[in-house]
Amino acid sequence: MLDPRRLRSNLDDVAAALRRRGFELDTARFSALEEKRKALQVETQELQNERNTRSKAIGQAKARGEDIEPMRARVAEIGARLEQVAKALDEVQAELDGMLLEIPNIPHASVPDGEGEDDNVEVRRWGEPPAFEFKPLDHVALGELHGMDFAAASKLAGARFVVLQGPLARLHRALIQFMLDLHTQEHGYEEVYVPYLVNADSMRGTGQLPKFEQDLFALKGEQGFYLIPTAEVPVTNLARDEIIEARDLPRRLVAHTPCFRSEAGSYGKDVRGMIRQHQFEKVELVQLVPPAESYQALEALTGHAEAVLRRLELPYRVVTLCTGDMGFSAAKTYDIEVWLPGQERYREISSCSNFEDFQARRMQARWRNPETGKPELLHTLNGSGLAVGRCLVALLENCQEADGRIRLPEALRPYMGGQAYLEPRK
RNA sequence: GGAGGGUUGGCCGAGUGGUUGAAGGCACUGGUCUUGAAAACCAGCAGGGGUUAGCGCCCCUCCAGGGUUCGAAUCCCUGACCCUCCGCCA
Repeated sequence: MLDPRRLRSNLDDVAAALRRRGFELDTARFSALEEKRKALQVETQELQNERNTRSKAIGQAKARGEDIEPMRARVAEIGARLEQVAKALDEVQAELDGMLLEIPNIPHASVPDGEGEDDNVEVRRWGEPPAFEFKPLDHVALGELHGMDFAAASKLAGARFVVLQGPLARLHRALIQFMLDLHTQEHGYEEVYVPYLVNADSMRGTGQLPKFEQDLFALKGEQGFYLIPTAEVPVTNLARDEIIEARDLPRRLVAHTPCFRSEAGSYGKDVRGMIRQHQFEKVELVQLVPPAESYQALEALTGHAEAVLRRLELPYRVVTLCTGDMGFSAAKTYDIEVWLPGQERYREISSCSNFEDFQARRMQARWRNPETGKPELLHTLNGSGLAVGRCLVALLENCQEADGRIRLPEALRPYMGGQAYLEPRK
């Protein structure tokens, strides 16, 4: 959520900034609502003031043993009027809040203008796409050799699921352990275990609700649970309604969770293989930092995600998302894209974003600024470190040998019982 | 699933209808004292919002939402969450 005060005082500037990312702010509607709100709020507060003052006087009169009946009648009148005005104010405020919740974040000045994926700007590359002396297979064909079973998954659940068998399932698990160990032991993150079902408040806090409900899986029943689409939701919401002391910052948290996404609106995209699933595993990095440090933290966090690919010896590039391709809540995002020989292109494997105070304002996540002594909004960041399924895909495709074996990078071998290769099952 | 207890400021904790936005303690900040630190003492210290050039003034908030009342942290109803005991259970 953007700062309502900023909207009030700089409406045109905000509208111009939002236009960069293709969002047209209805300034006329906002101004009209805001004007109504102001008038109603002032009137409400004046009436409340009068009621309070007179009620106090009644208390004092009563203590002196005076007759209070006439005074009571006057205050009752005020109360009746107050009720009407307050109701009108509530309605306007609700409409205004609804509008604010659907306005996306303002892109940082360093974010390039653009309309979509094609306008993203490459920042750097690492590693060389492997040169094969044979025709490399894609992960679906390789998966067939190693125990990746889409038919079984479709029987159990449907499309966009996978079953992994034997050593491949172990490799999948090994990747998770490796990533968690790297981030906790070398990058200073604290590992957390969190619920995979969350309430609507949490979804609102990070920005999935109210606008993107169709992307989520919601559970039947009265509890109002949603399946998390990413660990970002439970982990970032740890800070919701909290005031964190400056000495406890920055907070660096890492969690491994399954992620559940309905993928509504992506019909026909990536239907083959395990690139786009309803259920996948992810290791997520989250940082809570003082505002002055957030862009520095974004660079560091992106580096932590990159480190995973370097250790796994997988070639990748980093791109800055353009204004038109960024997510709703982000002020700036780097995508890390890994090379996939099966597709002969780089594909997203991590998305690292600084949300500035956009999420923090929604969830009232604050810190105590020692310079002012006051609670102020934090900046929140997160990034995949990494998406496990896609990492498995990249590993299969990049590390394949002519005979269908998969050469395991050194970093993973301790997690695979010392094996250097994954042998085909058939 | 059954029965009971609870939810107050950053934390702990008093407070059952009227200057209580809330005693006291801890933590924190500033000061006195000290070579320095600690201790002791003094002072300050909730959050959100409106309005104002500013000083300030005002409003809201004691889990949430309703209700009673001139007036609610305090009374009533509903809900959420936490705790204890019983049952069940990985």
